[in-house]
Amino acid sequence: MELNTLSPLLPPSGFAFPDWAYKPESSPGSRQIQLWHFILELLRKEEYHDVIAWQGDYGEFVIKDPDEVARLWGARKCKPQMNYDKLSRALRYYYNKRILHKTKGKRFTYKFNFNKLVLVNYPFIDMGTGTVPPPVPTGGSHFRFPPSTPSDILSSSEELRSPGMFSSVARRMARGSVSDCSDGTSTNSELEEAVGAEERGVGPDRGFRGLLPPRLPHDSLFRVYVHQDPMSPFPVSPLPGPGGLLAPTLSPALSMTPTPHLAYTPSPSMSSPMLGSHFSFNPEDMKHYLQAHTQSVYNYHLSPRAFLHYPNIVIPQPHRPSLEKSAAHHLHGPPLPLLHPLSQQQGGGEEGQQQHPSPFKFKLQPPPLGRKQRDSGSSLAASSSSSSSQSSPFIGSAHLKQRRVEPISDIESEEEVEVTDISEEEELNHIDDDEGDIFTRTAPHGNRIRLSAPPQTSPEEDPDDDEEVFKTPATPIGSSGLAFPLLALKSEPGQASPISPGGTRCIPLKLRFKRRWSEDQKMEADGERDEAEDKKVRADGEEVVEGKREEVGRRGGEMENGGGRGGGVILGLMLPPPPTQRRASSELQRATAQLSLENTGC
DNA sequence: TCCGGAACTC
DNA sequence: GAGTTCCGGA
Repeated sequence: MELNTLSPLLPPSGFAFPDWAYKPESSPGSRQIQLWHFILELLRKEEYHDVIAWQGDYGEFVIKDPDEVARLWGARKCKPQMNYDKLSRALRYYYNKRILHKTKGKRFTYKFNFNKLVLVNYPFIDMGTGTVPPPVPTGGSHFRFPPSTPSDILSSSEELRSPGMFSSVARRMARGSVSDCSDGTSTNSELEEAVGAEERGVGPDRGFRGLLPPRLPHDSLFRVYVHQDPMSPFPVSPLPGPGGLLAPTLSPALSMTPTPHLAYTPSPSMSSPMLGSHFSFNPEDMKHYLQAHTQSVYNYHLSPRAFLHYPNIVIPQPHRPSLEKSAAHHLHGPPLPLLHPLSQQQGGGEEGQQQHPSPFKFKLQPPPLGRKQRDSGSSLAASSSSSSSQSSPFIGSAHLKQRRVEPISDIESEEEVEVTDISEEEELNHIDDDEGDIFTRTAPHGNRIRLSAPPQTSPEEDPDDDEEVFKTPATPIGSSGLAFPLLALKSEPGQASPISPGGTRCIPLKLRFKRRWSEDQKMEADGERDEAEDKKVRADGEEVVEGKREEVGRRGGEMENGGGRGGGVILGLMLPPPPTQRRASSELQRATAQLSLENTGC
């Protein structure tokens, strides 16, 4: 993996893209080159720099000769009637996908949103992870922060050359067929030839162009490499970080969490604090930066995998006593690897044994290490491994019933391990819990019902994104009319095999409840706010946020008063609320379930 | 110049 | 699904 090799073909203001970004055939889901691929192709070719070129901000490019670009595009697609009007329509089509957006006030100037661009085309990188969808409008809802491994924190050029820049899986998935439209005038062959030549010449290890965004020095002393998830096809984030430098946009939290240290906008664009005028690469700034990021990780429930590793810099931890231990563990140098949950599971929960890399190419992640595991071992491993192996979409078992294991984060994992099982007939013989968040009960029909709390989804998450992530049981549980596990739990606590009490540390219920609510509300509010920004109706958005807050607060109040809106009927028994309401209700239910469990456990 | 809806093709 | 084509509107 060579992350910072500069290519002569790259624009001075170059950007780091993985190979696939330039490869016209690497557009899964499409048999033809996609426009954004083509744009990138043009952008990386010097001969087209008078036609289209990078400009200004990170990811921003200007079409200097719209007609020529349109002509090239038309030639590429065998559409001689192509013109800029049509081309721009296609570009506008990317707005909705958030692959691209217009730079306002600048003619023919657009800006890539690589974050979404990656995710749109590689949604599989999110599969099986279910990491808390970051409340970011730029596709962060898909992308997750890969955990680091020792080799992921790279600080030397040697280390940058670890093999497998893009796994064969990724490549296979990334490649489609190339449209054959060569009429001799097409730019197709030319561009692809160049691409192919580079591909052949450098090999699979070179996934990123060693490009640096504007205002980033090539020889930056400090490189913060994105943690790699062994599950991810990307050894490093495919996001166009500067030659593997951490692309701050990768952190949705960061991009949304203003800090006094960093000047950046919460825009869904590629706006980057790294590129901000206030940022430099001196250790002090990096410390601030990372601290801000760390805070953001906390603020947004992001996995500690999102923590940035920065050698030899100790990040002051946000004051959050319950997390300090693990945070320090992750952040203090020399950076200790954050381990993949799989490894954690296989290691039996012993941190000292977590170095084993996962042998699996694709496998749903079992829940991250929870307190219980840390304390008492690997009981969860058995259940999670069995469930995850069965539920892996890549395994394709007939057993698979839309169940996804959703490790949220280590923060969340202390309280939540998301396992949603909507299978009625599936037997779950061994389901242990992590602080009672996964538990089973025996329903009246004898099936074992796995109960779980819904994931923390962000309102910002694309509706189609979370659609499949969490589903309540398809049918009511048993004859008691229990429409929601919580009710079953509440009404039949004796039948449940709820919490394995051993090792469960009790946090004051009220405290947990409060904390959960405040965090949830913050997430929701932030998500709404960004959505509002995205829609460019800031003012209205704020109103919505406020409205939401009020609503949530109101519901929270009702909850705390021990009832729902159904005249004291426990939530879930009532008619299904509208989607947004349902989500909030789910939160309430989860919280309530948790409280119940904790009451039982404590 | 830009936007986005709608119908349409591949 | 990913544009393409057309078009009315800002």
